[in-house]
Amino acid sequence: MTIFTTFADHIDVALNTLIDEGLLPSDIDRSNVTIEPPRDASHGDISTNAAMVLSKAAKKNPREIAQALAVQLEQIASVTEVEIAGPGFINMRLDNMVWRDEMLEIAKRGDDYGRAPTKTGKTINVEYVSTNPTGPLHMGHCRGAVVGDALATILEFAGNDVIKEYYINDAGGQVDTLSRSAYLRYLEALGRDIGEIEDGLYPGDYLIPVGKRLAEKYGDKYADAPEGDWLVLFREEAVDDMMDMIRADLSLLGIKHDVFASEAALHVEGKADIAEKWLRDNDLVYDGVLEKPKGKTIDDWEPVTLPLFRSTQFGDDQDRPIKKSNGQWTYFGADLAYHYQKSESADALINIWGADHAGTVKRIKAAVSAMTQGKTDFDIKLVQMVRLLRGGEPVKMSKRSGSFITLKDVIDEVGKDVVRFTMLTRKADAQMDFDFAKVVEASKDNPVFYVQYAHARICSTIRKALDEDIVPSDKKLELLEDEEYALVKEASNFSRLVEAAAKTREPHRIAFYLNDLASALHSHWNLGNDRPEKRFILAQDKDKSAARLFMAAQIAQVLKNGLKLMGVEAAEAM
RNA sequence: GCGCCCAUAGCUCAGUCGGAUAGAGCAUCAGAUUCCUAAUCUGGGGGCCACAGGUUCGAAUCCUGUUGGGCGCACCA
Repeated sequence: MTIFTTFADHIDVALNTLIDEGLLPSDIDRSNVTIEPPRDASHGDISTNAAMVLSKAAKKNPREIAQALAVQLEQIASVTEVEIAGPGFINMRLDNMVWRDEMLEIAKRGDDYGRAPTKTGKTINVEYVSTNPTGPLHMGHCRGAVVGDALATILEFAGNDVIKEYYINDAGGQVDTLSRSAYLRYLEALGRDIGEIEDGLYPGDYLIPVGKRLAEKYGDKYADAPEGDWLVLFREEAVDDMMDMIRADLSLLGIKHDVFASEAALHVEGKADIAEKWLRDNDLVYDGVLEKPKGKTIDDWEPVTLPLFRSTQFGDDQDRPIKKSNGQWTYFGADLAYHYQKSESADALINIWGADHAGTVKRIKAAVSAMTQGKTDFDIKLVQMVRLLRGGEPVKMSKRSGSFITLKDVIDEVGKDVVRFTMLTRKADAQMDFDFAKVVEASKDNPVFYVQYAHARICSTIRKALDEDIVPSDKKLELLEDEEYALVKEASNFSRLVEAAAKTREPHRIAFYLNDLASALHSHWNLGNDRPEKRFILAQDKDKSAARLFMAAQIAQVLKNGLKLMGVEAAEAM
């Protein structure tokens, strides 16, 4: 129960009274009524637009409704003042008792403060990262990984059961390439001269240990064997090694998936065939000829009959093949089966995709909607590219030489917390720059340190106070003053923010909120420069000091809980 | 040519289900350290919310069109 939900109830009761009195029709739609803190704190503590939203249906002047509502709201014990403003806003000021109770609530619930009080009963599957198992994670994968992970954490905190899933594309042509690349390193480990690595194979050094391991395990058994003897075996071996490497990279970011789903396993289990049959039975797949691609000229293009999904029915610009002419499944075909599988164990699916996959969103949404008869809530969050800079200059990455910037390199250089926080300081669908030079700087340019510093500042103050025999205490909270209540009010917004971030699926909101809360703390702190009586530690008034420190401890708790949602450490000292 | 995303201060970006005088950081200018961590704070200047219509009590926010930018458009993944 947050302050805002409490007041939603109060307003419901007040509206019921107005209906009884005949001032409002009984069937009014309350869905647009909001209860929120006014943007400008001078307007009060809590505000509702009820009168304005309901005026049309009631055929009454909004101020008239506001007047009647105000009379009801004035009777609530915790409300000290009701004011009608502007076109019909109702602003209320609350007794400080409300904020003292909120502090006690924070203290009581601790790490769970802000967590939804009741479960939604929904299971949400968040699929993220899902990079091809052909090499280490590089920076291009990083943002989606962080956004997906933070989103999963937030959704869980907001009362949902969450499955964190990784889809392993271990069935397409790219893993055959991996197998051949690993084979080459295997020959190399056996002492053969492999010369230059040919174009089209993966040249990266990370396959050298894979080759060594294969050489140790199998000796020269496959050294002169035809490809058919080793391709599948080496593919499985190499994919396993790659996934171990990817899991290790992810753990550097603090990311741990619950489920690793294999595309190859889907095919073995015949899931794609089942999906195809279902789609054919429902006339969503038919045998047809692809149109010639537009906007691009392809030399060896020729018409072929393929099983096509009727994605044009759902707004796509052409029907899409689910199988290739060689009989293998296309990525899209397998994806249909995969999403159907996911929908069987979740009420909602969220995919975190790179923006370069934007073109395929429509068709997969259409397909999932058809296959689940619209019962599964399916959302795809597109994450825009990150441009790597160093001192304003783009960092060069060459795929050809295999010398891309790996995630591990970046974390080694700037640390997990900086990477995670920075990736969450922008809406996912906005492009962003990531500048090494700025991001390592422990300063105002960097919101991570700003927020962590606020937390550390409180921790160190409490440590210092304990040295002086002042112990944070809730015994005399009534000694707190306006500036301190203002901080508590800001902290009380945390649950609303969590709700909003979960609902809109926008983790960046937490980052901005924490920045605001940290700013309020720093600002309050500096009051003590000019006005020593505003400091937290007051040797001459231990009761007041104890109350202030208790308040500060609750601010720290909220900062900590917010940082945890982002996967960032709440430092106790800096 | 088509689809998706975006357009807010000099720069990078927030902006709650449509709500009150559109905010923050950087940059810039002027200040604050005998003081619980200055990794901080206070104040000033800086806006046609791309443009034009529409919806309504009210639009940066919703709808339509225009302009500008990014991404994508193979049976690849």
